[in-house]
Amino acid sequence: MSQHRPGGLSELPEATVARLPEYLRALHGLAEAGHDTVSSEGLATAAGVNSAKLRKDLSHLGSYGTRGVGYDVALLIEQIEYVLGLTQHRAVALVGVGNLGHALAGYAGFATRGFRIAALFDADPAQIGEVISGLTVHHIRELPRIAAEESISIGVIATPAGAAQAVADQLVAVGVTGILNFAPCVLSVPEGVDVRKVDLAIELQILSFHEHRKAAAGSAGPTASLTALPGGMAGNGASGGNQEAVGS
Amino acid sequence: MSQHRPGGLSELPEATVARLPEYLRALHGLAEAGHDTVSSEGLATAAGVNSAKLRKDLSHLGSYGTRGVGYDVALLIEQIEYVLGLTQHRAVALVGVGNLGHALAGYAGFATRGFRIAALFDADPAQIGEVISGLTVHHIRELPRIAAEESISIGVIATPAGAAQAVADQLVAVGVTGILNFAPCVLSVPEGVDVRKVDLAIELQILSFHEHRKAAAGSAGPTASLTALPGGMAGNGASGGNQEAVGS
DNA sequence: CGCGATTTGTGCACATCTTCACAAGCGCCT
DNA sequence: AGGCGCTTGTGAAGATGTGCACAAATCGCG
Repeated sequence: MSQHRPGGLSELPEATVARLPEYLRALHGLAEAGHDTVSSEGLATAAGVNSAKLRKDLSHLGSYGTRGVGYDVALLIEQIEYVLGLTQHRAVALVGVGNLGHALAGYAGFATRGFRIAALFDADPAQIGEVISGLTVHHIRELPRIAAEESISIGVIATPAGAAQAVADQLVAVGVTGILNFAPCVLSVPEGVDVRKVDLAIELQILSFHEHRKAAAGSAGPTASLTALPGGMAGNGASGGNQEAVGS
Repeated sequence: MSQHRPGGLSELPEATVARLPEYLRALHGLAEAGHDTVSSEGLATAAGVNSAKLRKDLSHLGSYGTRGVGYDVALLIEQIEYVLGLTQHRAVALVGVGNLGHALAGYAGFATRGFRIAALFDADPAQIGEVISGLTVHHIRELPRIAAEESISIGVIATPAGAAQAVADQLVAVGVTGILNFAPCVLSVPEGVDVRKVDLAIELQILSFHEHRKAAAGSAGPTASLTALPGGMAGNGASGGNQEAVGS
């Protein structure tokens, strides 16, 4: 009797949205393994989360589980794919075909999840015309024309930091409202445009912090050469990461 | 009078830790631009966050700001680098030199932030011996020997999902306690080992959700072909992303 | 048909994170 | 020296996220 208005996309907690793709991946795995239904416990384990959290997440989308049985795998896949907007396949523009751009262009994981890289762009004349994974690299100048042909809603920026803002501006200008930014810099975009950032070096630095913390907790004498830092630390061995171990 | 025990690495909020690398990048930029000091407002803008949040974050490390003036850029860089454990340069093992592994091996951003890729590994005999960005690809079998020579504390997994768990086990076996996982799967590791996951497809799916949400909020008639979903949506145009526009 | 085993969905308490608003501290100018 | 303007550091309130524990619902079986 809650009448929770499932399908109200605006009221999904951001944290839940961030986990849905993970559930989706786990569900595809279970489907391939021949499971028709799965319990919250089983799916939670496969996705690496707590079962209570999973149930709460699914309940937000007006869930389709059956008490005493579990969730229908195929139905749940449909539901999540609908909510994530994966039922209409999205065209992606990838700008910057350097080291990382090459890898992204060839990354199979995009296609298998409903994303189609519609075009590659770069500003370096030496790269123009090159064919990567079956796609030709166009000059960024051609973005407006190609964006009009294909219906591009998402842009991926894999350029050096110095070029990223200009690229973002051009993407926004042709109507892109979602940007995935691999360049290590802050992008300024108009309201209504979403930017997600992935910085590989940042992830390593976070790991480094935890290494440092663990080392400091273990041996009471910091051998680091830095000066100031008063070294009073609690010998607390908490694990702390953002992802926990999961028993298979 | 708070005697907050700065330097107590264990009591830094995780959310703060995740932002420190971003501050660090912004600070390096400011230092190069010739700034000796910076206000919380200025640094916050450069890092793409709220100034109050930034001040609270910095206060957690027993901050070194001066009221009425701001923060000493060089000192703050030293502080953050110390806390993140970047003062001792860390050796990283990269496993999997496929598409993505190649890109990571050549990514300049690692070296510039104190990380050294100490060795490349793969299981594919065809790849062994290849030289990528000055590093030779070794067979994963040699991991124990090389890990003993270099002092490797962090492992990066860029293999297909099927191989990732086995690689993780081997990394853990040679004493690695921090893992950055690019494979789209959940890793099971013993307590005390930190795993961070980066899944490029997940980021796109989150963007896709926001695209879907924005589209649904705009036009009241969902053209999607999926059946069930009751379509009562609130016409709320909130922006919602995880990163906001920043006026330069 | 009724009962017990099982599993979902959720109210509630707790933890963490964010934001506001302002007192305390600092430097500069007179 | 004293006052003024600026900026930090932080208490408190609000928002968001998490996890427990249990009632409600469903299935299978006797």
